[in-house]
Amino acid sequence: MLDIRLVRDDRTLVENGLRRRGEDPGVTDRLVELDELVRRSQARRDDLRAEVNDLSQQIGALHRDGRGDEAAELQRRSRELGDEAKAVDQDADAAAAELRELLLHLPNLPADDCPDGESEADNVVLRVEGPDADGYGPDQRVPHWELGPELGILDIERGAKLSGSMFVMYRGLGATLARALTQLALDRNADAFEEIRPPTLVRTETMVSTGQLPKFEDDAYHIERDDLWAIPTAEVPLTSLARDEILAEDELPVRLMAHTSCFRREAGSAGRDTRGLLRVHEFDKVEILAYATPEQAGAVHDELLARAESVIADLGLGYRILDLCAGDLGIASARTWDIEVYAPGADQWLEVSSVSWFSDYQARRGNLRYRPAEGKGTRLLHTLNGSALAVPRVWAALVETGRQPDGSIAIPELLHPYMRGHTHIPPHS
RNA sequence: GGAGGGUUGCCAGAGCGGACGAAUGGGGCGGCCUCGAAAGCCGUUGUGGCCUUCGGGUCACCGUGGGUUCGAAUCCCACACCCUCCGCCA
Repeated sequence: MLDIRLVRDDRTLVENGLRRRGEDPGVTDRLVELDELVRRSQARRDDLRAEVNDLSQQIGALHRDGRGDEAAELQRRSRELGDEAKAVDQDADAAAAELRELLLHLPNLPADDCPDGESEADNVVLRVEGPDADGYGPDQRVPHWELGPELGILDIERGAKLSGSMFVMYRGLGATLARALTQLALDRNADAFEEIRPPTLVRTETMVSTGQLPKFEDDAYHIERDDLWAIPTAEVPLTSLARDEILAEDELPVRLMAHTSCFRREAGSAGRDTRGLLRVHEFDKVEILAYATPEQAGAVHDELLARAESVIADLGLGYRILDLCAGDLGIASARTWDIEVYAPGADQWLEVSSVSWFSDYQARRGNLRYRPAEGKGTRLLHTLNGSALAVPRVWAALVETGRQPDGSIAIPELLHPYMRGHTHIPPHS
């Protein structure tokens, strides 16, 4: 959420930011108007309440002096003022609610160094690592949705039978590989990140803090009977850990990681790049996340990217790093770097990690603060996060990339300890 | 799912209609004392909004949301969460 005071004090800055994102900067008119209305009504209400408080104290004093019968006139005036205050308060509440609703739908402002651009096509490729798209042999050109079922490691049909399309089932060494990937990601970040195993079903407020609600309600699974939401990413519970809390500066940055299932309805995306594991409703992911001071945020952002990137590199996959343009940023993000792996069989670049800096946008929504070591008061935290490893797409790229001339799949060495000694997935017999 | 008890400041805990933003104790911070420390003594110690001539003023917050009242931490209603017991259960 943007700071309404920023809109008030530096409207041009806000409008320029919104324009860069392709949002209508015209909303600031209404924001400023509502802000003034809210403050005017609240000031009036507070004045009235001050008078009521004063009169009530006078009445109290009269009662103590045993002159309670002289209080009638004061009570009448106080009641009048109280009624008026109540009416004014309703106006203030209505305006404040509308203001908040508008602010909740408004995205974060892009960072100054976030590249300009309108859409995905304008994202900047920072670098490409490993073989490029032409550097793969014919054995590696079989898409995972073909070789997975063939090798008995991916059961798309059974997944659909159980839960519908875009739900998949891994089996045998395919399931082991999925588990190995999450273990690997957790273990290699355990040097600095506290491992969390959070709930995957959360309250509405929890989804609001990170930005999934209210704007993207259709993208999430909602359990109506209990009014709980299935998390689309561990970012949701991990960010909300510190909701309404005040951390000490000397404990920052706080680094957390979690392996969870992630649930996404993917409304509207049916039929489009949804084959196999390209896009699924439920998947496993290890998320790394940090709370930082504004001063620390830049270095932490670099660190998260380095960590997310190094797993992919060490797995021997070809990948590239994108700097998302302002128009392609997620609602809460000020700057995002994407890691995309190349899947030679599917012949596609697949987004496997989005490493984002949210400035104080999420912190303001969820009231995440810290107490500076120097000076007084509190400041909003900065939040950052990225996928350390998202299973399905990495799994797909690995299987396609690792395919050998005999049809077996070579498992990268660093996964061997997690694969009960298997170095290959045997070929179809 | 059923019955009962609870939720107050950093912590413990009092307050149950008016002088309560909140006793008291502990903790923290500053000071006195000391070579230094302990003990003791003194002072101080929440968050947020709005206004400000930057001195301050004012409002709100005692789980959350409503209500009663001139006035609510205190009374009423609903909900959430926690604890205990019963039931059920990995």
